[in-house]
This record gives sequence, C-alpha cells and structure tokens, in this order.
Amino acid sequence: MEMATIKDVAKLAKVSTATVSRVINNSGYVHEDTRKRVEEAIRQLNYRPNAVARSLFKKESKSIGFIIPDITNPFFPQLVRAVEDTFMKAGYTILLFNTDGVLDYELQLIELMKSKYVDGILAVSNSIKREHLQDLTIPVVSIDRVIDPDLPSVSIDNYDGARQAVRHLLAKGCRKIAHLSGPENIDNARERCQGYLDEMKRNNMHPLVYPGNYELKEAMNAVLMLLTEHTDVDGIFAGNDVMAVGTIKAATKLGYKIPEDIKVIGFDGIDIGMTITPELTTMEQPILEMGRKGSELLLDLIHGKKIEQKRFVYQAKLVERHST
Amino acid sequence: MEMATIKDVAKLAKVSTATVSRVINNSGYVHEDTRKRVEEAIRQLNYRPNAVARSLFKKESKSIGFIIPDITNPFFPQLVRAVEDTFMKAGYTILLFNTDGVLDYELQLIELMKSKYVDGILAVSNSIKREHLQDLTIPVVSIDRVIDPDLPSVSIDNYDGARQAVRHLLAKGCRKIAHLSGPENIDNARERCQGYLDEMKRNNMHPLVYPGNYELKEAMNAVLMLLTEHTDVDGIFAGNDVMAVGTIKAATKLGYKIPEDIKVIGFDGIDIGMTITPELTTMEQPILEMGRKGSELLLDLIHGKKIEQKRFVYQAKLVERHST
DNA sequence: TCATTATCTGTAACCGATTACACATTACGA
DNA sequence: TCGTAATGTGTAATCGGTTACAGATAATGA
Repeated sequence: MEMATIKDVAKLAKVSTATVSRVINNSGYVHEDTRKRVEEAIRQLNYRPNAVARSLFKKESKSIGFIIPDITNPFFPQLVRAVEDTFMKAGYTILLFNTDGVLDYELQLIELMKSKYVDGILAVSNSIKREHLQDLTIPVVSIDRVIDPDLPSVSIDNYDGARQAVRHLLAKGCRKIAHLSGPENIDNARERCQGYLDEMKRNNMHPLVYPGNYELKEAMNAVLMLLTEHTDVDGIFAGNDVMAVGTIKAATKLGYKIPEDIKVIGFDGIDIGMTITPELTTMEQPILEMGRKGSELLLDLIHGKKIEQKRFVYQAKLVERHST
Repeated sequence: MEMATIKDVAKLAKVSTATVSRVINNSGYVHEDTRKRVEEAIRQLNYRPNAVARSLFKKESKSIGFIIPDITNPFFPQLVRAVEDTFMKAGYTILLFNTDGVLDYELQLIELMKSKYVDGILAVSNSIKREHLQDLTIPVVSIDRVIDPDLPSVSIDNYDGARQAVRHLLAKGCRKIAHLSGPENIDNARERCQGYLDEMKRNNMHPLVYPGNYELKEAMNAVLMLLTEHTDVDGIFAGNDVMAVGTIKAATKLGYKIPEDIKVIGFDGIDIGMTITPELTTMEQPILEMGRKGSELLLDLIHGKKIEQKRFVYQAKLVERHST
C-alpha cells in the first residue's frame, strides 16, 4: 500500500499542493470551504505528510541526538527516560548513541547528525571539548559534565556533594574515612575526590584514597585491599553508587557488618541503592530533573529563545538509608 | 558555516552532480582522473552527503525504530545496547521510543516512523497485534514477545525456563514452592506461570500463586502477605529478577534467612542479581544474544534477504548463585 | 465610486541528493 | 577497417514537501 502524497490530496481536493500545504500547516489564507475539502481528502486518503521531504526543505528534522557513554551504566536509563519524555511531548524523536566515551566516534556522530539535520544535541561526554564544537551551528547542551563554561550545561555540584558525604560520615561517628575514587579522567570523579580531600583537611583528618573506576568489580577489589591494609577504616565514601554496592559486598565478604563496623555512602542515587541490603545511603542527584532541565534548555535553544542562564548546577541531596 | 552541497563539489571539480554522485556511491563509470579531482574537491570543501536528501529519493533512512516499554526497567538497557551496537556497526541509527506499552502511542509511533522512512522496526510490545501491522511494508521484528507466529521474532522459552526453575528449587530440597507471578496481560508472565503450575502438578505438589506486576514494591507487599499467610513456604520462584529482589528483601525483613529458610529463584539474569546479597539464583536469558539476533534478523529483512527461519526461541539457563 | 487592503489560490522554484537516458568517445575483435 | 561493446559524462526528471510571488476576487473605507 503506497503512501499518499500531497499531490494525491491536491488532486482529490481539486486544489494545488500549495493550498494543501497551507491547510496542513495552518498557514496563510485558506477559504473555509476549501479547507473542508482538503481535510476530507486527507481523511479519505489517510494522508500523512512525509517527514523526510519536510526536513529537506526546512533543514530541520524534529529530532535530536543524545550521546551517552553507555546505557548499561545504571545512571543513564533514568536520564534517557526523562529526556525522551520531555522531547516526545514536544514532538521530537530521540536518536540515541552509546559511545563508551570514544572521542573519534563521538566526532563522527556529530557529522552524521549534521547530515541528518538533527535539531539539537544532548551530550554526556568527557572527551568532547569546546574546540570540537567550534563551528557547529546545531545547539548543544551538555548534561552531567561541563564541557565549557560558555556551553549550556546541566550538572551537579560534585564538590559540595562530596563534602556533605564526608560530613555525614563524620556525624555518624566515623573516625577514619576512606574514599574510593572514580576514574581520574572524568571531571566529576576528580571533583568528588577534591571535595573529600578538602573536607577531610578541614577536619584535620588524614585522607585515604583508593582508586576505582566507577565499576563494581574493580571497586570490590579495591575495597578488599583497602580493608586489609587499613583495618581501622570505619567509613567509606564511594565515588558512585555502583562502587558503593561493591564496597558493601566486599566489606561484608570480609566479615564486616554494615553499618555497625563500617559505614558506607555512595553518590548518584540510582535505584539499585534501594534494592540492596542494607539499603544504601547516598548523595542523590536529581537525575530526572536534570534530564528534564537539559531537554528544556535545548528545546529553548532550538526555538531560538534567548537563554538567560547557561549553567544549571544542582545540589546533591543526602538520602540517609541503612548503610550509615 | 554552511555545509557544502553536491553542487559545490561539482562546480569546484568542474563536473556535473551526477558524476560527483557516482564517485560518492562508487557506482557507474568514472574516469580515474575525474575521480581524483572530485575526491580532492570533496576534501577541500569537507563535503558530506546530506542524509536527508538521500533519504527522500531512496525512500530509506539508514535508521530503525526501536520500541520498548521502559528503558528504566533493568531488562532493557542491555538489550538496547546490543541492538545499538549491531546496527551502528551496520551504519544504522537507532530511534528509541519508550511507550509504557500504551497501544495508541505505539500505533502513532508507527505512523511517525513511516513518515520518516525508517528502514525497520524492532518492537518489544504486548499490545501490538498482527492486525496493527497488516498493511505495513516496513519489516518488523519482535523481541521477547511473539506477536504472531508469522512475524519474525526472537524470544525465550518461558514455559520451560519456569519448569527448570521449579525443578531447581525441588532439587535444593524445597517442599512448599510458591510462585510470584507477573502481570496477567503479559504473555511471558503467563507462560512462566503455566510452566510453574505444570511442573508442580507433575510433582504432585500444590501450587501457590501470588500475583505481582514485575515490580519491586508490589512484589515486597505480595511476599509479605504470602509469608504471613503461608508460613510453611520454603521456596519462591519469582516471575522476574526485580520481583526476586523484592522477595529477598521482604523475606529478610520478616527475619527469614536466604537461602537457609527460604530459597529464591528469579528469571531474567539482569545485573542487579549479582549486586545484592545473597546473590540471586536466576533463569538467565541471553539478553545480548537476543538483541544481536533480533537486529541481524531485521537487518536481513531490510536487505531483502530470504529468511529461512522466522522464530528464534532461546532457552533460559540456570545460573546458580547464593539465594538457593 | 474608487482606491486600498484583505482574502484566496495557483505557478514554479527550491531543498540536496540519485538515476534513467542520451550522447560521445574509446577499445576491441573479426 | 568497421561494427559492437565498454567507458565516461551531462541533462533533466524525480523524491515530497514548502514558500515566494503574482494574479484574481472580495471586502472595506473615504
């Protein structure tokens, strides 16, 4: 069954395609009777305007590209969902790309998106820098990472969140607090680490940082080492929730009781935290809100609205559960 | 910075656009010298063919639509990743849609996809039926659900998987096995339930089914009730892993030890199962493999290949961890 | 009543590619 | 040497819409 085109409609309604177009888009003048005829023809033929043809002329596609490292990382499903909901509601389609943070690939994708007339780009990337976006006319909003102070972005105050986390552990009576850090090449991991270091110093405590990579396995190994090398540790601030889960598993395996012997706090506020036992205390990010805000920002940019504020920095919120 | 078009290239290389097109697509005859000139022009102008214009003419978009209920459901991230990897490798872009299983919305999306010349559709849906796909010329592959015996699909033998799960519990010494079922309107939930019922009957055991909805909260409530109403239950087969996690949480809360007092087995094999304590025994689905297979199937369909086999049914595999 | 403006509609160019077709030239086998 | 096939290239139609422009008619105000 071939799809009807605007010409078919025009012929059936005995008008020109221009008039049909006016009816479809509700633009220009169209006599009421004519409109009726056209609408009837549209109904009869079950006509739907061809999005591709429209895109070609308008140089827009009613779609946006969303670049993320890996949907399999539990931080992203919620973010993607929030973005999708916002954009779908506005009539936009999402092109989703998992890049594993590979810059070359990300740059290729940007070219691809240009050639598809994507209306905007939402990016979560550590590798993309301002120079890669120099002569890009498509609006870009960065989520969770600040690519450049000038580039619109939605992010979290990782530094302050980390300090809050440390203070919470302190308030819970911890005397020896270690930090399981994220990958060095990721800004938010460094910021969280710095927050930890500064807050420790502020309290005249010796810092103890073990490197992790935001993943479970590695975190478990790190904690296994950490707890054998430093038996006096009674509080661990993990750089993200996934590692916090690993921390709890490792500590439990070594016979420590959480939170009695060791208190653990994570960062992110992903759902997994509530599924484990004990439920994880964490610095929660407003993921949905960030996705929504990022999307609205991009939508404004797409619509050519003046952006009064470019950077949106949210505060992580302490959610106390049973691991501290 | 305006993007260069094929005309710009043609002008610079002093040839017609037809020749440029031939060079780009490596089709027809092009003299070696001419090719060189054109390629040089392409390089100079940093020209990339416009995907939209190409789509319009070719009536294809090098993109596919992927309909899923909710990316937030931990079953889907892995599936999406597998699909994306396969299609990206083949040069296709993914349009991702979360529908929450709302039929009206799904049907609208199909219209949208038609108008975007999507080359194929991958669907995970309980609501879409064959009649909705009747006069659709775009190839469709169903994943995880069998929409119609005629429609290409990739799925799991839920029935057999459920029976295996029951047998495992039996082998572990359970004498009173309950089932926490999924939503009635979802085929795979019914199949798993039926598998449970049949295997129980086969062993002359009284079945005990509590209804769940594949979600954590509801599962916890159900199990709380179940275990107070039936104190002799020593094995629970949860319809999916998320509910299995809920089961463990609820049972633990009531003071039962897992697996000593009650053994729990789930279904799906999602990552969360490995993060909780005790780690979850489950009937693992080859999610990645299913995503890959579904994608390849669709790719074959798109390329007009003859499909020798339409239905691919995988077997769930028992992964024994610490909850049984 | 007449100039002016508002309403209505069609023609044709355009968006940026692809390709059928025609025509010219070259290569080749007999 | 000539007929045929292979090679090389351009013209123009096409994909399915949108819109600038122009021309026609109707409505309005002075």
